[in-house]
Amino acid sequence: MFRFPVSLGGGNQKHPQPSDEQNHRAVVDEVDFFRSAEKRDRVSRDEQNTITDETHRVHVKRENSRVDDRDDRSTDHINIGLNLLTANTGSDESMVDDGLSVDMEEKRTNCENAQLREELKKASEDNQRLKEMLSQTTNNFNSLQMQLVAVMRQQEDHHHLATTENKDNANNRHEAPEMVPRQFIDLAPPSDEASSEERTTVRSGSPPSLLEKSNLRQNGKRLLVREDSPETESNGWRNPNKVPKHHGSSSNYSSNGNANGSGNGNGNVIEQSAAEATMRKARVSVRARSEAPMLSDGCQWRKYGQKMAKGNPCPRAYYRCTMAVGCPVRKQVQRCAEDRTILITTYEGNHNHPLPPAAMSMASTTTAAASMLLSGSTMSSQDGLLNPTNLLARTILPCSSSMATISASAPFPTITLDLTDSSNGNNSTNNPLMQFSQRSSFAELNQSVLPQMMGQALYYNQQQSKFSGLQLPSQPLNAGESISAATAAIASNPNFAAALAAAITSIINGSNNQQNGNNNNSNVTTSNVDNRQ
DNA sequence: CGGATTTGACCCGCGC
DNA sequence: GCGCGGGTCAAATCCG
Repeated sequence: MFRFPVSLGGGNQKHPQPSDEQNHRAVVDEVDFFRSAEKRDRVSRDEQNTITDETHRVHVKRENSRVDDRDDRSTDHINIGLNLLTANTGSDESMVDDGLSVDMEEKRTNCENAQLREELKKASEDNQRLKEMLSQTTNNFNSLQMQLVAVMRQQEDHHHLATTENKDNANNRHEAPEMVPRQFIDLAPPSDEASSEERTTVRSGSPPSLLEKSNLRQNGKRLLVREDSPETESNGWRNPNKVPKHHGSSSNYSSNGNANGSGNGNGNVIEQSAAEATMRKARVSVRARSEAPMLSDGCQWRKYGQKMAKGNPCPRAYYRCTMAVGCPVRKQVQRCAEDRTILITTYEGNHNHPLPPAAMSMASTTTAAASMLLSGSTMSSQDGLLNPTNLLARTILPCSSSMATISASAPFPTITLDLTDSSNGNNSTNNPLMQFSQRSSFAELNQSVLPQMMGQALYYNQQQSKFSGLQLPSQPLNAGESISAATAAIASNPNFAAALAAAITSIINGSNNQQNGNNNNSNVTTSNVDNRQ
């Protein structure tokens, strides 16, 4: 089904598939073929050894005669023929031959060829299977990683909540505003229902998408509606059909709960809305300066709509991931109303298929960010408040105040990565990002690597926020954790974060014909406010 | 000719 | 209930 070249190697992401894939395949085939050919030769030789000299004679004769009279099959037998000839060069008895022998030989050869083809075919299939397994495994690993973090965070939150409540027991903390944010975050908390997509993903080893689906169903309608359509279908692997998303899903779920506004009991209106908000799909928005119409993130996108958004003269374009048939990932691209050089790309959903290296970055980034967002890293933030406690933000933007804005009214929880040079500065020397990139040539890192790093950075920020105070490097960790710890340590380094942001920006600029690549400040803003401009 | 894009219509949620 | 806005669909169109 899904075929990704093993190595897209950083090639330009634009349209990696076709050519790369073909190339890749071609290579594989060739390799296999020759191996098979060798093998075939060996087999032939072995067989020949076990065969009587007569047979050899026949072979020789056959080849000779073929050389003289026939050439139509020569290509098929060229290797074998050579070997045989070589083997039989010493023989001078081949002169005697009859048509019968020739026929037999021909049959035998055909038989061999058939067998070899069979083997080749099998080998190819095995290769393909292994490749798929590998990609699948990698994918699962990544998603599981995310899930683990989400779950741990969730547990942590619960624990923290419990302790907090104990402390504040006397206090009527229930009314505290914090509750809203927390609810918003944990929301689905009834932990079992994994409010966030990520959690869903965790549940089953199955691909994220599938997981998400289940999630969606359990969750509220709206998610259901949007997510559902894609994912549910995908589950069945969505026939490209257009299952009337709105209709179908809405009908299915609307009944359940019409949730939103209308119906839920009065008492829990706030909780309900918070839950719903959480349930809605998290979005990751990336703001970057780019003249290009779209950031090249390594994925293949198909535009399925365009709309004029209110308050913004620039149209908003809607894209859908086309790397796999049922991939639920979508993105919106729009230019900032205030500054049209800023391109705002909003990602939604998780890929349900293997990704080429170039695409892994953004995918992991968005996944991690979304995970963080949904799992509550933003919990401390309150509506409309700036939240410097957001580790992600701090990591990405060590030198500037990070802003975390949450609005319960927003339809989707959104985390925004601001890679624009919003503030001070053309003075690159004063800009840590530039300093670092200049010193370490970090910006030269492969484009496919940067995104991954970014994803890692986000991921570990998440982890750190979860385990604040944890001295990762010193903790006894298992192999996987060690890596994580190391990564976390790196990610927590301001220079790393700066370099990361610079690298990302450089990528963006790269796709943008290297437009102004100067000073860039990255901001991370979390909000559930749709980034409508 | 097939795939991608465009674009008007439609659906849905939400606020009034 | 109505209108608005966001998001998606799908026929028409474009493009390689």
